[in-house]
Amino acid sequence: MIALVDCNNFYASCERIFKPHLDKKPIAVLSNNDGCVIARSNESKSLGLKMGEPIFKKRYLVDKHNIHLFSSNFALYGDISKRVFDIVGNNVPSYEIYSIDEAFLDFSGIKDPYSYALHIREKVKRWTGIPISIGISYTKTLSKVAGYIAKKSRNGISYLKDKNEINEVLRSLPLDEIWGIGIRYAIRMKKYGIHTAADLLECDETWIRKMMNVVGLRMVRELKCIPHFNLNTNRNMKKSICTSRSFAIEIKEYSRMSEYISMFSSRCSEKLRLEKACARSISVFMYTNRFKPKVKQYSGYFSMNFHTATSDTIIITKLAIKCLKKIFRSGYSYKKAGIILSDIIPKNQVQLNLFETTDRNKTDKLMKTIDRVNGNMGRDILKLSSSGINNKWKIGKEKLSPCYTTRWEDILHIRV
DNA sequence: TCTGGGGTCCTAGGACCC
DNA sequence: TCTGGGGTCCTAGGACCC
Repeated sequence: MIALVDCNNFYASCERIFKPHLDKKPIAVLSNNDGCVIARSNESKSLGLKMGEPIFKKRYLVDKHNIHLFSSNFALYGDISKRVFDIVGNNVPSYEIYSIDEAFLDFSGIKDPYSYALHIREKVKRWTGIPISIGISYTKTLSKVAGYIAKKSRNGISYLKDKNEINEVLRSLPLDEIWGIGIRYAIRMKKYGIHTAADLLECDETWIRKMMNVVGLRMVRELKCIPHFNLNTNRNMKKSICTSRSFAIEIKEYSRMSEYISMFSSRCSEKLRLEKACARSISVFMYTNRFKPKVKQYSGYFSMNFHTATSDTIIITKLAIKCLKKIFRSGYSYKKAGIILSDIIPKNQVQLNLFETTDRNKTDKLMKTIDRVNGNMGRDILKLSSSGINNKWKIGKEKLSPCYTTRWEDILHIRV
């Protein structure tokens, strides 16, 4: 048996922990630049606020119902997530953290899965304030189905064990609620008269494979209780690491863009070092605002390889700037840019180059020092001058909540 | 006026090899 | 008049997830 733990309205719930007076009030969390809705409380959902919707289109709704808006505070959400899964993990033999708000638990050998899930749910709520729902069934895909049912249930738990019960659930499960069926597949399938999960199970497997390739086929078989996706309990090394941003104010000049690319490189290299890994290849991309079809559009993308896999900010930044020079065209207004590090390997498996001229031990120490100083004293206390001297990230976060759990100055004060 | 960020996997097709 | 068979590697693009 596999259990799926899913934090309800996660980002919204995180904000609510520290603002209990917003209980039962509609709230929503916005993406960077306070652009799109990326999380909603149940109250906001029932008011018709959609996921991913640009908030400026819904101003009237926000004003009319006094929806409380928050800028995204990932330091807070990341920390709360860790606390939730520490608790959850302590209650099962093994588990896989699937995303910031979801984990699959190994529930094999648990005598009464339903009561046990209830117990975990109450503990998490009491210790962190985060409401979770838990779906339990035979495969990962079915546990996602159970999770969907759990969210609608009274006590947040669903245990799908009986085959007849599963079939009944699948008969009323809309296609696009299935894990692995997105908007494209759903539209394509509906053309063939397939509207529910049960419809899908009646299709010929060769046909399924042709339509949705092998991943889709595995998913369908999982719905038939045949496991194909194992619990992945050891955290794999990332295969690519990306740092990208949309700009609140579009960028025209090369000099500004190169400062941003340099900043992205620093941030991305830090993430890479945190993974204890090195990258062999880097890509830089940038594009104009696709929502303004009347202005000249352009998008550029360019990749290069390092002589030797590296996590050195200086080397990475230099190559990023080289890539940038290949794709930058003046005369355009750029809305978004970013860098991707890929071909990632563990640091201790780097194949050294016979003609290496840099002293890796020395630069290693330098990077460690930079990371330690910035870790203790604040981001970008030490940085490359190529990322600009007076630059603040031009990212709108007007409604940012404090980092209650990760920054000393932001800890709540209580007067007794 | 205003539209996010960060990932994964698979496949077809081109280029190449003998 | 007639033009094989078997393989690898890489990349772009398409799908998905949260």
